[in-house]
This record gives sequence, structure tokens and C-alpha cells, in this order.
Amino acid sequence: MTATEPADFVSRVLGVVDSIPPGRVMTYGGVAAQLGSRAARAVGQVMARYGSEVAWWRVIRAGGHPPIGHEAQALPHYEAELTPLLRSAAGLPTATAASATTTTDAAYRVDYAAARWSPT
DNA sequence: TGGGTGACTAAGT
DNA sequence: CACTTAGCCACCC
Repeated sequence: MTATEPADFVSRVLGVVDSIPPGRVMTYGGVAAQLGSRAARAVGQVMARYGSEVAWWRVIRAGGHPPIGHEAQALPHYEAELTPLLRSAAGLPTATAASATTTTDAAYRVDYAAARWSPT
């Protein structure tokens, strides 16, 4: 009921994410692009609310960094799916203290160049 | 109905 | 490559 149908964006985003095969990753912007929108942030919001039911770890940011606040949670998932990963600084974390401000601080990164997947 | 937030992106330094 | 600033879109209260 109501005018807004929950199957507008949420179901569509979840559908695309669920459509991503194991060992592959897609950026928020890529998922949003499949929906015909550029609301990469909205996709992240949907994931935060309903992502619990989908492979959110298969969805990463443009730079190849995993979702903020969930890097440690996604890491074991990537290893389980054999997703191509890259160690920060070629294996040795710079350990240059914490960035503090926004952005990530993950000690690893996803090889989006090799794991990026595009829908047929 | 309106305002604020955010699992983002791109460009510049 | 990493950090900073500005822009955009959809969802939540």
C-alpha cells in the first residue's frame, strides 16, 4: 500500500548484488548505473539497511576499498570466495598512524582491475 | 513536507 | 597512491 513501493530501488539493488558471482566485485556506482541512476550513496544506504541479506562484501568502492567499518568483516569473505586481493603498500602497512578523518583505513585492498564484474 | 544523513564518486593537491 | 573538497541521489525521521 502507500504510494512508494519498496521494490523500487532496494529490491533492484539487492537483485543486482545477488546477481554478482563469487570471486567478483562491483562498485556502488556500477550497481547504481545498472539501475539507471548514479545514486551510489543510496546504494550504500540500502546495503546498510537490507544488505544483511545479500553479499554486500561483493560490492566495493571505486578505489577498490571495501565498505567502511566492515573491512574486517569482508576480508574473510573475500578469502572464502578467492577474490583477488592486494596488500596495502605491497605487503607492508605503512603504519603511518590513523587517518582519523573519513575514508578508509583498511590494511588491504581489492584488485578491482581483475575482479570487476559487469552484468551481461 | 522538509531537513539531514550517508556501506559514494570524481577531480585536485 | 593517499588525502581533501565539492557534488549528487535516495532513504530515514
